[in-house]
Amino acid sequence: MLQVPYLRENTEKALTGLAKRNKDFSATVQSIISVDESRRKLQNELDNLLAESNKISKTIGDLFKEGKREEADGMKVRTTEIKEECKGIETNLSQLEEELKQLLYQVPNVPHESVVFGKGAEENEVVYSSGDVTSLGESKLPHWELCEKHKLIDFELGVKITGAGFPVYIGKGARLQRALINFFLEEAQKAGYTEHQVPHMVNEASGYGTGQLPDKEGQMYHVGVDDLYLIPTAEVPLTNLYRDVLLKEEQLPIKLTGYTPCFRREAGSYGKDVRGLNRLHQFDKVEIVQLSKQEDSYALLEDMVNHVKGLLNKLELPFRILRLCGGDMGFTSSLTYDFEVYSAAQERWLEVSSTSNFETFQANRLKCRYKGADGKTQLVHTLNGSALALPRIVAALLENHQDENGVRIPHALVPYCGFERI
RNA sequence: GGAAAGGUGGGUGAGUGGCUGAAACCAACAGUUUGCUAAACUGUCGUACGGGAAACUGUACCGGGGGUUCGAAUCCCCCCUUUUCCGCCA
Repeated sequence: MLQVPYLRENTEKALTGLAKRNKDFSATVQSIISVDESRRKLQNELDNLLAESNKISKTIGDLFKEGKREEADGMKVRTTEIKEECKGIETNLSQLEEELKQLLYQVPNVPHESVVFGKGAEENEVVYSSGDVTSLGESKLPHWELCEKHKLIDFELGVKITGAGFPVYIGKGARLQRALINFFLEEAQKAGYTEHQVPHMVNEASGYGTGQLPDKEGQMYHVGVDDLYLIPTAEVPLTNLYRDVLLKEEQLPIKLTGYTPCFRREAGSYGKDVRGLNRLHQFDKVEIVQLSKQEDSYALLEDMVNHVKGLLNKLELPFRILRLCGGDMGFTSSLTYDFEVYSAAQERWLEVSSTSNFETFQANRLKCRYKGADGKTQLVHTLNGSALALPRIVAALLENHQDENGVRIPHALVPYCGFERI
């Protein structure tokens, strides 16, 4: 969430930025500022009362030691009074704090200055594109037909044992998954990211730490008996590794990577968006995460973008990069680049990576800070990106590299697969 | 799942109701001394929120949350967690 002092001191700037999201936040921001002001006033009152009470208590202690019992008892009257007063103030104060928190949860991150105003996905800017998107011949098949033809993925078996959106990968289909995961992890490691194997379930505090809660409550699978959430992305456990941590400047940037399955309820999805591998409840992804000094984060975002570009080039896939407009950006993000690969048989673009800088928005909730050379403590910037999500990569790989004889595996992937063709 | 013992600052660890935001030691940082290194000595050395131009100052925090008390790291209750023992088990 945003920091109140920032909103107080840069109100205009924040509102101008937020307006790019095609929604008016001025009323909420104004409430935040005024609630916070009341909060501070009340806090001050409380502090003064407690200070008085502390002083009296000390005196009472001294009097007891000197044996002046009656005098001490006399002073208890005032502390009792103060206690009553404090109780009232504390109640009001916690109400205000709760109110403030709820208001802050409603305000998304302020978009970066390079982000344009926009109502939705159609206004995203294409900032880069690569590869040949000329369509294939008439015999081209969509990936769900290729999967069936070559017995790579059985969607119906998944329905039987679990439900829609939980495919079963078989034979070369399963090996291709494993190959891609290993390929992505190896590439990440070469780029300086430290591999982590993290839990696939997280507690509530972690959900709040990265902002999935309370914003996307309904999108996560929740295990009621133990009050745990299945992770929707490795971003959650990886970033929360550094919750409540005070770092030294020289530790930054911290570069993490990890493979995990991702679980998403995807409530409200429908139609051709969910066909085949396009949208699943469980899918595999390798994620990259960075924690950085504030002044370095945008350069590091570029590094991450270049890393993902490299992966797609090695997989020989046509792709483009979009800079998301205000209206299409995620709640917690300040700048997001989406990567889309071209699906030759479906003749549409499929999102395979989303790479973002969250600036201090997550770090504020996470309480992840570092001590600079000047001794000042400040929040880190957090960044993350998919590198990469598997299902649509598999879809694009199958569709784009199909020919009369089957499907060709890109050279970079062959050592990981152990086969050249499907 | 049952039982017992723990959880204190970057680390080790003292502290059973007021003199404790917390001893001591280690680490770290700054300085003095010194051919260099080392050693010795001196000083600094938690976080958050608030007030103040600043020096400085108020409050809160000893796993988390409640409670008792004029006053809680210290007493009571609940929860989390660690270790050990038992049970179960890949």
